Amino acid sequence: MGKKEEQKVYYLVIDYIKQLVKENKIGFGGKIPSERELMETLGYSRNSIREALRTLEHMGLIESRQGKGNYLVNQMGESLNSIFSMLIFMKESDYLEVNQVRRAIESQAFYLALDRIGEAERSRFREIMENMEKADHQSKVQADHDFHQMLIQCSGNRLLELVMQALSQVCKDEIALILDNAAQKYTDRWLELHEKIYHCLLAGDRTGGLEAILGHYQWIDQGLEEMGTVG
Amino acid sequence: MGKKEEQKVYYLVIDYIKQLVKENKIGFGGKIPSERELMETLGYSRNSIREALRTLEHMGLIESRQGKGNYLVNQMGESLNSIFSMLIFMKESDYLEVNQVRRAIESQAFYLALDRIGEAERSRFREIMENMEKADHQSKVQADHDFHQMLIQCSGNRLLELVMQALSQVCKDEIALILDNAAQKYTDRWLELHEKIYHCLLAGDRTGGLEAILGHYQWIDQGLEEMGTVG
DNA sequence: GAGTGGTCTAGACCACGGC
DNA sequence: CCGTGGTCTAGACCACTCC
Repeated sequence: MGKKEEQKVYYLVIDYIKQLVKENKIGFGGKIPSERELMETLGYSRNSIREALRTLEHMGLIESRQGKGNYLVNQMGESLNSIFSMLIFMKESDYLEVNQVRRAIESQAFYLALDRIGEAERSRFREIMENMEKADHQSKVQADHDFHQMLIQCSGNRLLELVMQALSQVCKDEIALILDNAAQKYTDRWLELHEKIYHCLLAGDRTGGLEAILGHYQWIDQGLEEMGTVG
Repeated sequence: MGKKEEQKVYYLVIDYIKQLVKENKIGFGGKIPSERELMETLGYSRNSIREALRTLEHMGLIESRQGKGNYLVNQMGESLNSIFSMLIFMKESDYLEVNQVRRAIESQAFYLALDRIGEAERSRFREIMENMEKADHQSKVQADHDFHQMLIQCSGNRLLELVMQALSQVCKDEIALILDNAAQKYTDRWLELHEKIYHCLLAGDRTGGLEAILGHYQWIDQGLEEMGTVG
Protein backbone atom coordinates (compact mmCIF):
# COMPACT_ATOMS: atom_id res chain seq x y z
CA MET A 1 0.00 0.00 0.00
CA GLY A 2 2.65 2.49 -1.03
CA LYS A 3 0.75 5.67 -0.33
CA LYS A 4 2.00 9.05 -1.44
CA GLU A 5 -0.88 11.43 -1.87
CA GLU A 6 0.42 14.12 0.45
CA GLN A 7 0.37 13.16 4.09
CA LYS A 8 2.52 10.73 5.93
CA VAL A 9 0.47 7.93 7.36
CA TYR A 10 1.25 8.71 10.93
CA TYR A 11 -0.29 12.13 10.52
CA LEU A 12 -3.49 10.49 9.39
CA VAL A 13 -3.49 8.35 12.50
CA ILE A 14 -2.99 11.46 14.60
CA ASP A 15 -5.92 13.10 12.88
CA TYR A 16 -8.03 10.07 13.60
CA ILE A 17 -7.29 10.24 17.30
CA LYS A 18 -7.98 13.97 17.31
CA GLN A 19 -11.27 13.26 15.62
CA LEU A 20 -12.20 10.76 18.30
CA VAL A 21 -11.54 13.47 20.85
CA LYS A 22 -13.47 16.07 18.91
CA GLU A 23 -16.50 13.80 18.78
CA ASN A 24 -16.21 13.31 22.50
CA LYS A 25 -15.67 9.59 22.06
CA ILE A 26 -12.73 9.78 24.43
CA GLY A 27 -11.60 12.30 26.98
CA PHE A 28 -8.71 12.69 29.39
CA GLY A 29 -8.11 9.45 31.23
CA GLY A 30 -9.91 7.49 28.55
CA LYS A 31 -8.41 4.57 26.71
CA ILE A 32 -7.83 4.79 22.99
CA PRO A 33 -8.25 1.71 20.82
CA SER A 34 -5.44 -0.81 21.08
CA GLU A 35 -2.70 -0.77 18.48
CA ARG A 36 -3.90 -3.96 16.88
CA GLU A 37 -7.39 -2.55 16.77
CA LEU A 38 -6.29 0.72 15.18
CA MET A 39 -4.38 -1.39 12.70
CA GLU A 40 -7.55 -3.05 11.48
CA THR A 41 -9.81 -0.02 11.75
CA LEU A 42 -7.52 2.26 9.81
CA GLY A 43 -5.90 -0.33 7.60
CA TYR A 44 -2.34 0.63 8.47
CA SER A 45 0.51 -1.50 9.71
CA ARG A 46 1.35 -1.62 13.35
CA ASN A 47 4.61 0.18 12.61
CA SER A 48 2.89 3.25 11.30
CA ILE A 49 0.35 3.20 14.07
CA ARG A 50 3.09 3.11 16.63
CA GLU A 51 5.07 5.89 14.97
CA ALA A 52 2.00 8.06 15.22
CA LEU A 53 1.50 7.12 18.84
CA ARG A 54 5.10 8.09 19.58
CA THR A 55 4.40 11.56 18.28
CA LEU A 56 1.22 11.85 20.31
CA GLU A 57 3.07 10.54 23.32
CA HIS A 58 5.71 13.17 22.95
CA MET A 59 3.08 15.85 22.64
CA GLY A 60 1.96 14.77 26.08
CA LEU A 61 -1.39 13.64 24.81
CA ILE A 62 -1.19 9.92 25.39
CA GLU A 63 0.58 7.64 27.79
CA SER A 64 1.46 4.07 26.94
CA ARG A 65 0.93 1.64 29.76
CA GLN A 66 2.38 -1.75 29.10
CA GLY A 67 -0.13 -4.51 29.50
CA LYS A 68 -3.02 -2.04 29.64
CA GLY A 69 -3.17 0.20 26.65
CA ASN A 70 -2.72 3.74 25.44
CA TYR A 71 -4.52 6.37 27.45
CA LEU A 72 -5.41 9.94 26.72
CA VAL A 73 -3.69 12.14 29.28
CA ASN A 74 -2.85 15.76 29.79
CA GLN A 75 0.89 15.96 30.10
CA MET A 76 1.52 18.71 27.66
CA GLY A 77 3.40 20.57 30.36
CA GLU A 78 6.09 17.89 30.35
CA SER A 79 6.23 18.13 26.63
CA LEU A 80 6.91 21.84 26.90
CA ASN A 81 9.53 21.07 29.48
CA SER A 82 11.34 18.66 27.17
CA ILE A 83 11.44 21.24 24.41
CA PHE A 84 12.80 23.94 26.67
CA SER A 85 15.40 21.51 27.98
CA MET A 86 16.41 20.65 24.46
CA LEU A 87 16.72 24.32 23.61
CA ILE A 88 19.24 24.74 26.38
CA PHE A 89 21.00 21.52 25.50
CA MET A 90 21.42 22.77 21.95
CA LYS A 91 22.61 26.09 23.32
CA GLU A 92 19.76 27.92 21.65
CA SER A 93 18.98 29.54 24.95
CA ASP A 94 20.35 29.78 28.48
CA TYR A 95 19.28 30.23 32.06
CA LEU A 96 19.48 33.99 31.94
CA GLU A 97 16.98 34.04 29.11
CA VAL A 98 14.78 31.56 30.91
CA ASN A 99 14.73 33.83 33.92
CA GLN A 100 13.76 36.81 31.85
CA VAL A 101 10.80 34.91 30.51
CA ARG A 102 9.90 33.75 33.99
CA ARG A 103 9.94 37.32 35.17
CA ALA A 104 7.65 38.33 32.33
CA ILE A 105 5.21 35.60 33.26
CA GLU A 106 5.32 36.25 36.95
CA SER A 107 4.80 39.96 36.49
CA GLN A 108 1.76 39.26 34.38
CA ALA A 109 0.51 36.73 36.91
CA PHE A 110 0.86 39.30 39.67
CA TYR A 111 -1.01 41.82 37.60
CA LEU A 112 -3.86 39.39 36.99
CA ALA A 113 -3.84 38.08 40.52
CA LEU A 114 -4.53 41.53 41.94
CA ASP A 115 -8.05 41.40 40.56
CA ARG A 116 -8.73 37.80 41.39
CA ILE A 117 -7.32 37.02 44.79
CA GLY A 118 -9.95 36.03 47.32
CA GLU A 119 -10.04 34.98 50.94
CA ALA A 120 -9.09 31.37 50.24
CA GLU A 121 -6.00 32.46 48.35
CA ARG A 122 -5.04 34.97 51.03
CA SER A 123 -5.24 32.30 53.63
CA ARG A 124 -3.14 29.87 51.64
CA PHE A 125 -0.60 32.59 51.01
CA ARG A 126 -0.37 33.37 54.70
CA GLU A 127 0.47 29.74 55.34
CA ILE A 128 3.15 29.71 52.69
CA MET A 129 4.70 32.88 54.06
CA GLU A 130 4.84 31.41 57.54
CA ASN A 131 6.62 28.35 56.20
CA MET A 132 8.99 30.56 54.31
CA GLU A 133 9.90 32.63 57.34
CA LYS A 134 10.74 29.64 59.45
CA ALA A 135 12.21 27.61 56.59
CA ASP A 136 15.51 25.91 57.27
CA HIS A 137 18.25 25.04 54.86
CA GLN A 138 16.27 22.15 53.38
CA SER A 139 12.80 23.51 53.11
CA LYS A 140 13.62 26.80 51.47
CA VAL A 141 13.42 25.29 48.04
CA GLN A 142 9.98 23.91 48.76
CA ALA A 143 8.73 27.16 50.25
CA ASP A 144 10.04 29.11 47.31
CA HIS A 145 8.36 26.75 44.90
CA ASP A 146 5.05 26.92 46.74
CA PHE A 147 5.12 30.68 46.80
CA HIS A 148 5.63 31.14 43.11
CA GLN A 149 3.26 28.39 42.15
CA MET A 150 0.57 29.95 44.28
CA LEU A 151 1.12 33.35 42.73
CA ILE A 152 0.72 31.93 39.25
CA GLN A 153 -2.38 30.02 40.25
CA CYS A 154 -3.97 33.22 41.43
CA SER A 155 -3.68 34.56 37.92
CA GLY A 156 -6.31 32.09 36.77
CA ASN A 157 -4.49 31.67 33.48
CA ARG A 158 -3.80 28.00 32.75
CA LEU A 159 -1.39 28.70 29.92
CA LEU A 160 0.62 31.05 32.08
CA GLU A 161 0.79 28.36 34.73
CA LEU A 162 1.79 25.64 32.30
CA VAL A 163 4.59 27.61 30.69
CA MET A 164 5.86 28.80 34.05
CA GLN A 165 5.97 25.28 35.43
CA ALA A 166 7.85 24.02 32.40
CA LEU A 167 10.40 26.83 32.62
CA SER A 168 10.84 26.44 36.35
CA GLN A 169 11.36 22.73 35.91
CA VAL A 170 14.09 23.42 33.40
CA CYS A 171 16.10 25.50 35.82
CA LYS A 172 15.03 23.91 39.07
CA ASP A 173 18.49 22.51 39.81
CA GLU A 174 20.05 25.91 39.33
CA ILE A 175 17.46 27.52 41.57
CA ALA A 176 18.09 24.96 44.27
CA LEU A 177 21.81 25.56 44.04
CA ILE A 178 21.39 29.28 44.33
CA LEU A 179 19.16 28.90 47.34
CA ASP A 180 21.50 26.40 48.95
CA ASN A 181 24.92 27.83 48.31
CA ALA A 182 25.86 30.99 46.55
CA ALA A 183 23.09 33.00 48.10
CA GLN A 184 23.53 31.71 51.60
CA LYS A 185 24.54 35.17 52.63
CA TYR A 186 21.63 36.75 50.86
CA THR A 187 18.88 34.87 52.58
CA ASP A 188 17.61 38.01 54.24
CA ARG A 189 17.18 39.67 50.92
CA TRP A 190 15.43 36.57 49.57
CA LEU A 191 12.91 36.61 52.38
CA GLU A 192 12.45 40.34 52.18
CA LEU A 193 11.61 40.26 48.49
CA HIS A 194 9.02 37.55 48.87
CA GLU A 195 7.44 39.39 51.74
CA LYS A 196 7.26 42.51 49.66
CA ILE A 197 5.57 40.69 46.81
CA TYR A 198 3.15 39.20 49.28
CA HIS A 199 2.28 42.45 50.96
CA CYS A 200 1.89 44.32 47.71
CA LEU A 201 -0.46 41.63 46.50
CA LEU A 202 -2.60 41.99 49.59
CA ALA A 203 -2.48 45.76 49.44
CA GLY A 204 -3.23 45.91 45.74
CA ASP A 205 0.01 47.76 45.16
CA ARG A 206 0.74 47.09 41.50
CA THR A 207 3.85 49.20 41.13
CA GLY A 208 5.43 47.96 44.31
CA GLY A 209 4.74 44.35 43.44
CA LEU A 210 6.25 44.58 40.00
CA GLU A 211 9.28 46.26 41.52
CA ALA A 212 9.68 43.45 44.02
CA ILE A 213 9.36 40.84 41.29
CA LEU A 214 11.99 42.64 39.29
CA GLY A 215 14.20 42.64 42.36
CA HIS A 216 13.57 38.97 42.87
CA TYR A 217 14.75 38.05 39.41
CA GLN A 218 17.73 40.34 39.64
CA TRP A 219 18.58 38.49 42.81
CA ILE A 220 18.47 35.21 40.90
CA ASP A 221 20.50 36.59 38.02
CA GLN A 222 23.12 37.63 40.50
CA GLY A 223 23.18 34.14 41.93
CA LEU A 224 23.50 32.62 38.48
CA GLU A 225 26.33 34.97 37.71
CA GLU A 226 28.24 34.15 40.85
CA MET A 227 27.82 30.46 40.21
CA GLY A 228 29.01 30.97 36.65
CA THR A 229 32.21 32.66 37.75
CA VAL A 230 32.80 30.31 40.62
CA GLY A 231 31.79 26.99 39.05
CA MET B 1 16.27 -9.45 22.21
CA GLY B 2 13.43 -8.66 24.57
CA LYS B 3 14.96 -5.81 26.48
CA LYS B 4 13.47 -4.44 29.64
CA GLU B 5 16.10 -3.02 31.92
CA GLU B 6 14.43 0.33 32.44
CA GLN B 7 14.42 2.49 29.37
CA LYS B 8 12.46 2.05 26.23
CA VAL B 9 14.71 1.49 23.27
CA TYR B 10 13.68 4.63 21.50
CA TYR B 11 14.91 6.71 24.40
CA LEU B 12 18.31 5.06 24.05
CA VAL B 13 18.38 6.01 20.40
CA ILE B 14 17.51 9.57 21.33
CA ASP B 15 20.33 9.63 23.83
CA TYR B 16 22.70 8.37 21.17
CA ILE B 17 21.77 11.20 18.83
CA LYS B 18 22.12 13.72 21.64
CA GLN B 19 25.54 12.29 22.38
CA LEU B 20 26.59 12.77 18.76
CA VAL B 21 25.56 16.38 19.09
CA LYS B 22 27.33 16.82 22.39
CA GLU B 23 30.56 15.53 20.92
CA ASN B 24 30.15 17.98 18.08
CA LYS B 25 30.00 15.17 15.57
CA ILE B 26 26.95 16.79 14.01
CA GLY B 27 25.46 20.26 14.19
CA PHE B 28 22.44 22.02 12.79
CA GLY B 29 22.08 21.24 9.13
CA GLY B 30 24.16 18.11 9.48
CA LYS B 31 23.03 14.67 8.44
CA ILE B 32 22.59 11.98 11.02
CA PRO B 33 23.40 8.37 10.17
CA SER B 34 20.84 6.65 7.97
CA GLU B 35 18.21 4.48 9.58
CA ARG B 36 19.79 1.29 8.29
CA GLU B 37 23.13 2.47 9.58
CA LEU B 38 21.78 3.30 13.04
CA MET B 39 20.18 -0.13 13.01
CA GLU B 40 23.56 -1.82 12.69
CA THR B 41 25.49 0.57 14.89
CA LEU B 42 23.08 0.38 17.78
CA GLY B 43 21.79 -3.12 17.22
CA TYR B 44 18.12 -2.19 17.21
CA SER B 45 15.46 -2.92 14.66
CA ARG B 46 14.47 -0.33 12.13
CA ASN B 47 11.08 -0.02 13.82
CA SER B 48 12.56 1.17 17.07
CA ILE B 49 14.98 3.46 15.34
CA ARG B 50 12.14 5.07 13.47
CA GLU B 51 10.00 5.45 16.56
CA ALA B 52 12.83 7.35 18.17
CA LEU B 53 13.27 9.50 15.09
CA ARG B 54 9.57 10.36 15.18
CA THR B 55 9.98 11.70 18.68
CA LEU B 56 13.02 13.72 17.69
CA GLU B 57 11.19 14.95 14.64
CA HIS B 58 8.32 16.14 16.75
CA MET B 59 10.70 17.91 19.08
CA GLY B 60 11.76 19.91 16.06
CA LEU B 61 15.26 18.52 16.19
CA ILE B 62 15.39 16.51 13.00
CA GLU B 63 13.74 16.66 9.64
CA SER B 64 13.24 13.59 7.47
CA ARG B 65 13.87 14.20 3.81
CA GLN B 66 12.79 11.35 1.64
CA GLY B 67 15.52 10.08 -0.58
CA LYS B 68 18.15 12.07 1.30
CA GLY B 69 18.26 11.31 4.96
CA ASN B 70 17.50 12.66 8.40
CA TYR B 71 18.96 16.05 9.13
CA LEU B 72 19.53 17.91 12.33
CA VAL B 73 17.51 21.10 12.22
CA ASN B 74 16.29 23.79 14.56
CA GLN B 75 12.54 23.81 14.34
CA MET B 76 11.75 23.71 17.99
CA GLY B 77 9.58 26.76 17.51
CA GLU B 78 7.18 24.75 15.39
CA SER B 79 7.16 22.10 18.01
CA LEU B 80 6.11 24.66 20.60
CA ASN B 81 3.49 25.83 18.20
CA SER B 82 2.02 22.36 17.83
CA ILE B 83 1.79 21.97 21.58
CA PHE B 84 0.07 25.30 22.05
CA SER B 85 -2.33 24.45 19.26
CA MET B 86 -3.10 21.15 20.89
CA LEU B 87 -3.73 22.88 24.21
CA ILE B 88 -6.39 24.98 22.58
CA PHE B 89 -7.79 22.05 20.67
CA MET B 90 -8.17 20.17 23.93
CA LYS B 91 -9.74 23.24 25.48
CA GLU B 92 -7.00 23.47 28.06
CA SER B 93 -6.51 27.08 27.13
CA ASP B 94 -8.06 29.74 24.90
CA TYR B 95 -7.19 32.81 22.92
CA LEU B 96 -7.74 35.17 25.81
CA GLU B 97 -5.14 33.32 27.83
CA VAL B 98 -2.79 33.25 24.88
CA ASN B 99 -3.10 36.99 24.59
CA GLN B 100 -2.32 37.50 28.24
CA VAL B 101 0.87 35.53 27.83
CA ARG B 102 1.70 37.46 24.69
CA ARG B 103 1.28 40.69 26.60
CA ALA B 104 3.58 39.43 29.32
CA ILE B 105 6.22 38.58 26.77
CA GLU B 106 5.89 41.77 24.81
CA SER B 107 6.08 43.90 27.93
CA GLN B 108 9.26 42.15 28.93
CA ALA B 109 10.64 42.52 25.42
CA PHE B 110 9.91 46.24 25.51
CA TYR B 111 11.63 46.51 28.85
CA LEU B 112 14.72 44.75 27.56
CA ALA B 113 14.67 46.55 24.24
CA LEU B 114 14.96 49.93 25.94
CA ASP B 115 18.53 49.16 26.90
CA ARG B 116 19.52 47.48 23.68
CA ILE B 117 18.05 49.39 20.80
CA GLY B 118 20.65 50.89 18.50
CA GLU B 119 20.70 52.92 15.34
CA ALA B 120 20.13 49.95 13.04
CA GLU B 121 17.03 48.94 14.96
CA ARG B 122 15.71 52.50 15.05
CA SER B 123 16.08 52.73 11.33
CA ARG B 124 14.31 49.44 10.75
CA PHE B 125 11.53 50.49 13.07
CA ARG B 126 11.07 53.74 11.23
CA GLU B 127 10.57 51.78 8.03
CA ILE B 128 8.01 49.52 9.64
CA MET B 129 6.11 52.47 11.05
CA GLU B 130 5.96 54.08 7.65
CA ASN B 131 4.54 50.90 6.15
CA MET B 132 2.06 50.70 8.94
CA GLU B 133 0.82 54.24 8.45
CA LYS B 134 0.19 53.78 4.78
CA ALA B 135 -0.96 50.18 5.09
CA ASP B 136 -4.09 49.23 3.21
CA HIS B 137 -6.63 46.58 4.01
CA GLN B 138 -4.32 43.79 2.90
CA SER B 139 -0.99 44.82 4.26
CA LYS B 140 -2.07 45.66 7.78
CA VAL B 141 -1.55 42.10 8.93
CA GLN B 142 1.97 42.09 7.57
CA ALA B 143 2.81 45.46 9.06
CA ASP B 144 1.45 44.41 12.42
CA HIS B 145 3.47 41.21 12.32
CA ASP B 146 6.66 43.03 11.37
CA PHE B 147 6.22 45.54 14.15
CA HIS B 148 5.81 43.02 16.91
CA GLN B 149 8.49 40.72 15.59
CA MET B 150 10.91 43.61 15.48
CA LEU B 151 10.10 44.61 19.02
CA ILE B 152 10.80 41.11 20.26
CA GLN B 153 14.01 40.92 18.31
CA CYS B 154 15.23 44.06 20.00
CA SER B 155 14.98 42.26 23.32
CA GLY B 156 17.87 40.04 22.34
CA ASN B 157 16.24 37.12 24.11
CA ARG B 158 15.95 34.12 21.80
CA LEU B 159 13.61 32.22 24.09
CA LEU B 160 11.27 35.17 24.33
CA GLU B 161 11.26 35.39 20.56
CA LEU B 162 10.63 31.70 20.08
CA VAL B 163 7.73 31.50 22.50
CA MET B 164 6.20 34.67 21.13
CA GLN B 165 6.36 33.40 17.57
CA ALA B 166 4.75 30.13 18.54
CA LEU B 167 1.94 31.88 20.39
CA SER B 168 1.39 34.38 17.61
CA GLN B 169 1.24 31.57 15.10
CA VAL B 170 -1.43 29.89 17.16
CA CYS B 171 -3.74 32.86 17.02
CA LYS B 172 -2.65 34.34 13.74
CA ASP B 173 -5.97 33.65 12.05
CA GLU B 174 -7.84 35.37 14.84
CA ILE B 175 -5.51 38.35 14.67
CA ALA B 176 -6.02 38.62 10.95
CA LEU B 177 -9.77 38.48 11.40
CA ILE B 178 -9.73 41.16 14.01
CA LEU B 179 -7.61 43.40 11.84
CA ASP B 180 -9.77 42.74 8.81
CA ASN B 181 -13.26 42.87 10.15
CA ALA B 182 -14.43 43.55 13.64
CA ALA B 183 -11.93 46.30 14.23
CA GLN B 184 -12.41 48.04 10.93
CA LYS B 185 -13.79 50.97 12.82
CA TYR B 186 -10.97 50.94 15.33
CA THR B 187 -8.12 51.26 12.88
CA ASP B 188 -7.23 54.69 14.17
CA ARG B 189 -6.82 53.33 17.64
CA TRP B 190 -4.73 50.47 16.30
CA LEU B 191 -2.35 52.82 14.57
CA GLU B 192 -2.24 55.18 17.52
CA LEU B 193 -1.25 52.44 19.94
CA HIS B 194 1.59 51.20 17.76
CA GLU B 195 2.83 54.72 17.31
CA LYS B 196 2.81 55.22 21.04
CA ILE B 197 4.79 52.05 21.64
CA TYR B 198 7.23 53.16 18.99
CA HIS B 199 7.71 56.63 20.37
CA CYS B 200 8.05 55.44 23.92
CA LEU B 201 10.71 53.00 22.81
CA LEU B 202 12.67 55.76 21.13
CA ALA B 203 12.20 58.10 24.07
CA GLY B 204 13.09 55.49 26.66
CA ASP B 205 9.71 55.97 28.29
CA ARG B 206 9.20 52.73 30.14
CA THR B 207 5.93 53.51 31.85
CA GLY B 208 4.33 54.94 28.75
CA GLY B 209 5.41 52.00 26.64
CA LEU B 210 4.03 49.43 29.02
CA GLU B 211 0.78 51.36 29.14
CA ALA B 212 0.56 51.37 25.37
CA ILE B 213 1.25 47.63 25.23
CA LEU B 214 -1.46 47.06 27.78
CA GLY B 215 -3.79 49.15 25.65
CA HIS B 216 -2.82 47.21 22.59
CA TYR B 217 -3.76 43.88 24.11
CA GLN B 218 -6.95 45.26 25.57
CA TRP B 219 -7.76 46.33 22.05
CA ILE B 220 -7.23 42.77 20.85
CA ASP B 221 -9.26 41.32 23.71
CA GLN B 222 -12.09 43.60 22.74
CA GLY B 223 -11.86 42.39 19.17
CA LEU B 224 -11.88 38.77 20.29
CA GLU B 225 -14.89 39.44 22.44
CA GLU B 226 -16.85 41.06 19.67
CA MET B 227 -16.05 38.21 17.34
CA GLY B 228 -17.11 35.78 19.99
CA THR B 229 -20.53 37.36 20.38
CA VAL B 230 -20.97 37.93 16.67
CA GLY B 231 -19.52 34.67 15.32
C1' DG C 1 21.40 2.66 -10.28
C1' DA C 2 22.46 3.21 -5.50
C1' DG C 3 21.05 5.09 -1.22
C1' DT C 4 17.38 6.67 1.72
C1' DG C 5 13.03 7.48 3.89
C1' DG C 6 7.91 5.69 4.03
C1' DT C 7 5.39 1.79 4.49
C1' DC C 8 3.93 -2.91 4.63
C1' DT C 9 3.96 -8.20 5.62
C1' DA C 10 3.26 -11.95 8.64
C1' DG C 11 4.53 -13.36 11.71
C1' DA C 12 7.26 -13.84 16.60
C1' DC C 13 8.61 -13.53 21.85
C1' DC C 14 8.76 -10.88 26.16
C1' DA C 15 6.81 -8.42 30.17
C1' DC C 16 3.06 -6.63 32.35
C1' DG C 17 -1.90 -6.13 34.07
C1' DG C 18 -6.23 -7.99 35.04
C1' DC C 19 -9.44 -11.66 35.43
C1' DC D 1 -4.75 -17.19 30.39
C1' DC D 2 -5.55 -13.36 27.45
C1' DG D 3 -5.05 -8.76 25.83
C1' DT D 4 -1.72 -5.14 25.45
C1' DG D 5 2.40 -2.60 24.72
C1' DG D 6 7.62 -3.19 23.46
C1' DT D 7 10.50 -5.14 20.36
C1' DC D 8 12.38 -7.94 16.81
C1' DT D 9 12.87 -10.68 12.14
C1' DA D 10 13.79 -10.74 7.38
C1' DG D 11 12.54 -9.46 4.26
C1' DA D 12 9.67 -6.38 0.53
C1' DC D 13 8.06 -2.35 -2.74
C1' DC D 14 7.48 2.58 -3.63
C1' DA D 15 9.01 7.40 -4.22
C1' DC D 16 12.49 10.44 -4.05
C1' DT D 17 17.36 12.36 -4.60
C1' DC D 18 21.80 12.36 -6.39
C1' DC D 19 25.15 11.01 -9.53
